[in-house]
Amino acid sequence: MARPIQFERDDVLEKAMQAFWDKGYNVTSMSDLVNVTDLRPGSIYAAFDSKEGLFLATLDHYAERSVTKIERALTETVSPLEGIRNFFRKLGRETAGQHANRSCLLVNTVLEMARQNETVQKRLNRHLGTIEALFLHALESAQTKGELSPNKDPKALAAFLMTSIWGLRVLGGTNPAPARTRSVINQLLTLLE
Amino acid sequence: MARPIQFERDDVLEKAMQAFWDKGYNVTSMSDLVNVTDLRPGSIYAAFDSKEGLFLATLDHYAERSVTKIERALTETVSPLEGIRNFFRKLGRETAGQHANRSCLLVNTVLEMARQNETVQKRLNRHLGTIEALFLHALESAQTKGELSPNKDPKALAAFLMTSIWGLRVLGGTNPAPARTRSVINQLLTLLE
DNA sequence: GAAATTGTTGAACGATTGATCAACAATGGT
DNA sequence: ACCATTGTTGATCAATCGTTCAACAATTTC
Repeated sequence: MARPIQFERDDVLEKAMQAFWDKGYNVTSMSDLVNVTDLRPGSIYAAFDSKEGLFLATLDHYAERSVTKIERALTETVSPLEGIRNFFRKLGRETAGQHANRSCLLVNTVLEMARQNETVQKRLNRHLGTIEALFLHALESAQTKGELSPNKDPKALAAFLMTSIWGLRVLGGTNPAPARTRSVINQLLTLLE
Repeated sequence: MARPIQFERDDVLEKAMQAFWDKGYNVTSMSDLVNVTDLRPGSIYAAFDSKEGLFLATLDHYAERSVTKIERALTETVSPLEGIRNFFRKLGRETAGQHANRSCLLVNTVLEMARQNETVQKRLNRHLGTIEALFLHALESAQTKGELSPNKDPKALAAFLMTSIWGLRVLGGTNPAPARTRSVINQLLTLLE
C-alpha cells in the first residue's frame, strides 16, 4: 500500500453533481469543479481520468439517488396505482418549489450531450431503462391486483409515463404557474383510469 | 447612405440556426459561426451585437419556421382534431427519421440556457406561447364543431399537448425504436377522445 | 528508518474562447 | 472628385478552457 485517498468519493460526487446539475456539462469548468469539490486538478484526474469521466461517475451517482427516491415514492402506499399518482404529485411540487427549474440531470443531459457522445447516450439509456422498469413493475402489479384495467398495455403506459416525466421536466424549465403543472399532471394521470 | 450590407439576413440566420441546433449554444463557437455563415467576426458583431444576440435572432427565425409548419399541419384537414393527430404523427416520423435526434431548438434551449439567462427564457416562453395558442385554437374549434366532448377543457388539453411534445423531443434524444414512439403518441392521443 | 508506492499540490501548458479594432472598401450626397 | 458614412476584413486581444507534471506528502513493507 501507499498513501491513502483523502476524500470521500460519494461526497465529491455529490458536490460535482450539484455543479453539473446547475449549469450543465459544458458550462461547468474544471475550475468550478476544483472549487466545489475542494480537490486539486491532479486528484480529480487521478480518480476520474477526465472531466467526462467525472461526469459519467456523477451520472451514475444521480441515477442511484433517483432510483431510490422513485422506488420509495412508488411503494409508499399499498396501491401501486396510488404510488404512481404519488410520484407525479411529488414531481409537480418539485417543479414549483424553490429548487424548481432544475429539471433532471438525466433529461438535461439527453438534450445537451447524448447526440454528440455515444458513451453518455448509452449510460443514460441504461439509467432511464432502470427507472422505466420501476414504473412497468408498478403497472403490472396494479393490473394483477385489478386496479388497472386488463385491456391496458403496461409497457405502452410505462413508455408514456416516462415521456410525460420528460415533458414535465421541460415544463419546469419554462417557469410555469403551479396550477398549470397540476393541470397537466391531472390530464396525464387520467390515462391510468 | 453608405456601403450596403452584403449578406442575406435570412440566409445567415438559417445557417447559424443549423449550427446552434446541431451542437447547442455553448458548444457552438464564434469560429463555427464564422465558418457556416461565411461572415467575418466584425460583420457578425456589427449585425447582431454578440453571440447571444445572434442566438436570439436565430431563435426568432426558428420559431417563425415552426409556427408556419405547425399551422400548416393543423389546417391540412377540415377536422381540427384530425389536424392535431396529423401533427403528432408527423412529429413521430421526424423522431425516427434521418434528422432524428435533433429534438427541437426551443426545447433544447429551455434546458440548456433558460435557467441561466432571463432574456432567453422570456423569448422562449413567448414563442412557446404562440405555438400553444395554435393548439388551443384547434381544440376550441374542435369543440365548437362537436368533435371534442364539451366536458373537456381545451386550455388544459393544450397545456398537456405542449408537455407531450416536449416529452417526445426528449424521447427522440434517446434514439428510440419507431414503434416505441408510435406507441407513446397513440397513448397520448387517446386523451382527445 | 530506508525504499517503494501512491496521493496531493499548484504552477504551467498549448489551445480555444468571445470579442475588438485599425485598416480598407463601397456606397450616396454634394 | 471628394467627403461622410457605413460595411468588411483579418489580425489580435485577454481570459479561460481541459489537461499535465515535477515536486512534495503520506503510507506500507522489509
